[in-house]
Amino acid sequence: MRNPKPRYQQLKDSIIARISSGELLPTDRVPSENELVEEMQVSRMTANRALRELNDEGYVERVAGRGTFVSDYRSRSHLLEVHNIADEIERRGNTHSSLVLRQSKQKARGEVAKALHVEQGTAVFHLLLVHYENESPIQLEDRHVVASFAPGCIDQDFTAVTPSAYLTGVAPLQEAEQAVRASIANKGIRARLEMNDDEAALVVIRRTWSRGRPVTFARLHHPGSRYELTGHYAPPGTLKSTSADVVQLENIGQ
Amino acid sequence: MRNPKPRYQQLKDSIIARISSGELLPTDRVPSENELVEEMQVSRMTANRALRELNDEGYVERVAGRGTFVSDYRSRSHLLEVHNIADEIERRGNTHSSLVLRQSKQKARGEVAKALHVEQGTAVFHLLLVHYENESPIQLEDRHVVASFAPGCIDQDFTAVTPSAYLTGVAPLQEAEQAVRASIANKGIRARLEMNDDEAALVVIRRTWSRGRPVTFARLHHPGSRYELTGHYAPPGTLKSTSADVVQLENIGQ
DNA sequence: TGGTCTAGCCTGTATATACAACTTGACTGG
DNA sequence: CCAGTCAAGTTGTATATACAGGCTAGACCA
Repeated sequence: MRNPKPRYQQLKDSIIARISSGELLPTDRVPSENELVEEMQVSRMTANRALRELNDEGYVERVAGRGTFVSDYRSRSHLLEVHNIADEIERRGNTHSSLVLRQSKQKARGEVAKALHVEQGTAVFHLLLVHYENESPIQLEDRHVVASFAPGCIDQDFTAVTPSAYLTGVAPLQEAEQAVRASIANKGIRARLEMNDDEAALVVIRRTWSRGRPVTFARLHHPGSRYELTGHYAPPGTLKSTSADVVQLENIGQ
Repeated sequence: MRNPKPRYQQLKDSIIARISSGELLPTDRVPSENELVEEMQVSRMTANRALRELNDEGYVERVAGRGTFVSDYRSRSHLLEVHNIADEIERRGNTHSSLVLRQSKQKARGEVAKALHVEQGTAVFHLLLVHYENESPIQLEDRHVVASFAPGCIDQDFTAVTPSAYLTGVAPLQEAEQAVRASIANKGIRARLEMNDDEAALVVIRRTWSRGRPVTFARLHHPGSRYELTGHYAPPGTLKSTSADVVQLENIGQ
């Protein structure tokens, strides 16, 4: 990094910084190419390249004739494929419902505090709910949320809006980390998911960040006989024949 | 598609076509910007945009002063994160070894023929091997390969080069599809993987394409207590603090 | 009031030009 | 023969300019 970064990259960085800091919020208007030309003393082609690449990378969305706008993270398909169990179920043409088992405020302890990078005793919300696909339990969601990110979490009706969708609204998703495991779930979980004793569980453990800090930590149990994660990976530009035997689904989200 | 595609996109398409058809092979030189200017009657900036985007998308690699070259798929990190159990194990600092249980030529039947989109009776290779991480079995690989894609498959020493790595060499990976499931493996698989009777298996079922046709179909069983899939998703440009509790691994490959 | 039209802004693309930095191979002088 | 130099080709960036096409608010007219 001895040489200074190219001009267009500096432009991109400065706009990304404004978005990350919260100065520019989703759906906010980003300075137009001509405004950047004046403000930043660059040619329009340079401003165009910066904004075009930010568009390609999913940070902003551009509309000819209207302008450039900070992406609403709900639809940032390039950056992070947003995943929501309710959307996924509806995409399959089935109906989603959920049952809230717990929705409480707690102090972070042990594993949870460590995962969320907060001090022991910090306020977190604990959510426990079962998601159903056509009356059949498909996911047990055990989630902790840093309270300061989602003050209204305790009053939210999570049968109407899933925690994932709610969180996406209050805390722009920037980064996600997940692990997928197979295990034998304990008796309580098996009962909630109506699993046989000899049925394995597919467990997704997911942590997401917003503004550089962990926001939520979730353990998602699924019945192994009724749930699978599927992904389809194709080079950009390759238009897929949407064949019936391909389910496109990126299991990423909060 | 009423309006003609923009010129730079036509350029990209024509180069992608040359790559997909095999006219241009990995490491081959792609016409330089100035050559494209003459051949295609465009300005250099247009040729530059086409090649630059192909570079961003992972189709080609550009080296200032040397030229533009078709990507070696082994390192196409943008397009498809190439995954190889041996590399993964070595990245963890452990040693990989494998045991070949079967390496035979067969006629495709039933599920296999269907998955590989070939007629019943078409020649396929069947591979069955166990991968070890430090003497501990970590993956049972049960794979079928369309014979016409990999004629030398039967003579290959798969303890030296994993099937995944070998296939990546002979059939440029273009597209991948995978499903992840949790299940209780049968007794034979449990024995090979030294799993307890009450241990779940993480099963990855993967199909990959080259030149528009399915090449290989694999079922990969892993012991649930010793293996997990982990992924980390961050917006491009966000430089990660490589913290110890984050394992970066995209489980994609052939 | 209500519909239409247009001016002005925006993005999208294309071109010509310029200079910098890197790589390679050939040439040249010792 | 070797080492240094240089020229040619390549990518990378930056600018000025031009035109096409989408969108919108406000002017204008019926």
